[in-house]
Amino acid sequence: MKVNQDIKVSVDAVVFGYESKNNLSVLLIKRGIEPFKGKWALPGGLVMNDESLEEAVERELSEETGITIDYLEQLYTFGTPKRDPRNRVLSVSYFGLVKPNHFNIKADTDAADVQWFHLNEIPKLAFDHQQILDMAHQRLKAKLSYEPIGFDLLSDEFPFSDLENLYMTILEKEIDRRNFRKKMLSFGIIEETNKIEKIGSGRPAKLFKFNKKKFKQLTVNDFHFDIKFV
Amino acid sequence: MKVNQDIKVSVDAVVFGYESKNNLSVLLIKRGIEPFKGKWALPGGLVMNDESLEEAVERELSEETGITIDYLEQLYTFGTPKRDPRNRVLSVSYFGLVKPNHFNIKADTDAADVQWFHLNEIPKLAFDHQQILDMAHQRLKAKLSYEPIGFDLLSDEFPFSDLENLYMTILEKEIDRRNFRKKMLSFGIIEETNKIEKIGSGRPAKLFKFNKKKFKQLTVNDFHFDIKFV
DNA sequence: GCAAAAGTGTTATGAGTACACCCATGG
DNA sequence: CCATGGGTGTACTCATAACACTTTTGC
Repeated sequence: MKVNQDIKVSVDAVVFGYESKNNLSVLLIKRGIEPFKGKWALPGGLVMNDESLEEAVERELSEETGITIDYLEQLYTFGTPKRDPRNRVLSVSYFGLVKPNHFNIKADTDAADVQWFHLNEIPKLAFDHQQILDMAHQRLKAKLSYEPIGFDLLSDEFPFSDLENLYMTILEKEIDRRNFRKKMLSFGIIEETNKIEKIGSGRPAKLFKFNKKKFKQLTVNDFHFDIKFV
Repeated sequence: MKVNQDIKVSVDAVVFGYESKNNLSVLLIKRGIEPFKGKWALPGGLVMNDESLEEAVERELSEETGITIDYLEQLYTFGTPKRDPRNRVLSVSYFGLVKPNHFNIKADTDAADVQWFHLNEIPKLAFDHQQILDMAHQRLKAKLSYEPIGFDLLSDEFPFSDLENLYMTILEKEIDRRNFRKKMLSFGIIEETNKIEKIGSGRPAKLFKFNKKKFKQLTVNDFHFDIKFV
């Protein structure tokens, strides 16, 4: 067995945030060193010897952006020999979501170096990061329909219209409000709070809450979250 | 940036084969070296400097087992610092399927060192390989319902009953033959050949063929393979 | 003619879909 | 009283689910 292997291991994160209708964004950093110095890239970096991959992602996110992540899962591992022009670096990529209240980039960061980019205004990215981003975007679209991850892009309490708009934005489809609400509520994993939000014009909206505990219970008895639309 | 990173990169493959009803098996090798010498493990090994991850998997499978793989996709990357008791070794795991006609282990392999194991007779495995296997098994179950991967576990031409039994075996469920056949045929991705198989007792069966080309065409026009049962 | 597996059609039920009007608030 | 967004019910359509008898072959 050969042991003269020379491959470094890094982690990269595609972190999505949702601000409002048609406003889905991704967190990017501007690279301060070569290669691709000055180019935008996904937050990430080399894994340290004694930390797990998840710890590495969280550390890098915290160091580079100060963001607190609400949902994190492994996405894919990119390992083509030439993906880094200098040394061989393997990237274990992660897929993350943040709620609006965790949207803020840490204060001591140079604002010019960390930014949220609207998903259809992504600059040319370093390495194969565009490919990673594309895969994450696909995953987000696919997963929204069969796992309740949308709630990790909304505040803990939200009006139903936010949820509708989130689905329409990510799936890039019009969805019938009445059917959406009926089906979503039929799962029994969303609770009505007794709060009411009155912002802007129009009738104030009741606030709802995702009941994660209830969802986990149901999952045990082979319940499957599944919300698809034509 | 730290560059004194000391992590090796390996690939491991969970390869499934289907022989007959209730007979789903996994390919394992007996380790010839420490750690875990003499224990059964997933085929795999260190990635070489100039090969891609997929190339590494195929090379290892070919070297260790001589098997030709019919379907291969990345599964998950396991990177806990202590998963290898000696050095830190990251494992990019793959999920593979082989058709019955590619089932044979190569001749010059010591038969005692490479074996197909029935899925519920798996011995205690080296490293965290049981965990990897469990994840692959889950993936197989899940994917069978929304992608036509079952065909990569059957011969190119097969009687419909084989397909039914494959689904029942993997999903561990009884399925109504009439409804299954109706739905499966309704996709229009399975062709009738004019061959007939007459083995064993009972009425001989028509042989069918998966039309991959047709499937790929349909996929473009947002067709989704989806076959679920209660 | 009997055993074994293949082949096939109909009905009932429930989920998905399409669709439009009233309500509460602020200005 | 008007503009704005929130909240709600019904009827139709189509896919799924349940269900049993006939056909072909070997022995």
